[in-house]
Amino acid sequence: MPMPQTEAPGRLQAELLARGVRMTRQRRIILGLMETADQHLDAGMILRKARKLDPSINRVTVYRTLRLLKRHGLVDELDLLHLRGDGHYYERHPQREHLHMACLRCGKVMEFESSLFERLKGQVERDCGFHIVVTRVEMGGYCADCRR
Amino acid sequence: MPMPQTEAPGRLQAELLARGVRMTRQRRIILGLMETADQHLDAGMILRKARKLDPSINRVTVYRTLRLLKRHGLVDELDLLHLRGDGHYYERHPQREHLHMACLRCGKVMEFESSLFERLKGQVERDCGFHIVVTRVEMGGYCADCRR
DNA sequence: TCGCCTCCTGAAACCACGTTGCAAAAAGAC
DNA sequence: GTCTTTTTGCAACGTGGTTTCAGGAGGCGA
Repeated sequence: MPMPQTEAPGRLQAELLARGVRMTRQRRIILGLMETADQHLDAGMILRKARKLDPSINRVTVYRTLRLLKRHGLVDELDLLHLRGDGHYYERHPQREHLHMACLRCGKVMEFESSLFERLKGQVERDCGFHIVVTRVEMGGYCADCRR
Repeated sequence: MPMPQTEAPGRLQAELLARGVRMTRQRRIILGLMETADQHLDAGMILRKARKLDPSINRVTVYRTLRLLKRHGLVDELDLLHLRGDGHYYERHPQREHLHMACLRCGKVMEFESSLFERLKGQVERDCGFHIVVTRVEMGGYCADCRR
């Protein structure tokens, strides 16, 4: 499940520093691996990867860092329809929002950008007087490969 | 957070019977209150309501019934962006899918149907060769009332 | 109507994910 | 380097959901 690498590395760290957040060794590691990830990561995966770089990192720190990033709107939280379990998956907040397609058979997660979705958001804002801050679109189904 | 009452009461029960599922007193109660609910319910709310009708109902039975309904595609699962906690909310699977708008300030959940969303699904099916089975659209933001 | 097989239920224990409280450690401003 | 403030690791806790298993009920066929 490849994830487009659209942002400059180090951006998460730069954003936090610009907001006056203290930069620790642990945070640098976690931010770094989220920036170079080629798939959506959950807290457990992040912890395992982080421990390879620094075995003393605690899972609490991972959760706290994820919460920090979420609060600052720097990552989006997904659950990918619980196909792979109960937890949450994280991705850097993209400049252009996309929707997620998760294959019910092979588990692959694909992303898709569409101007129709931008129009849909515009319609919601106009027709409902609702000011959208975050969106989350997840579709479950069968990918081209699994349909044979 | 009103929920449009678009389906005939008893439909969930009829669907399960048609599929050869055994109908118990407990299931009748749970299905009945999901059909007449005027808002999205989570497992705890369903348990509390069910116990008013039959105090011996166990939470395990609620979870098992929800899983049964989910497996049969009769209810959709939402988490409404965790605005109200970690759990999941359930609604009867509607014939016309809609998106959910959750207000970050007052917690109100609104629903919205749009032909643009139908077109978006068509685009995904065509352009990605992805056969959509379930969708889930959640938007967080500020409702007309809370924007003053 | 009864009997029987099967499926379902309640109870308790369990599990996964995430959070909290607190003392020790580290950032970073001076 | 010193001092203040924030962050960390650890252990204990909370919540939402699942498993195991013995007993109980559904509903079919006679």
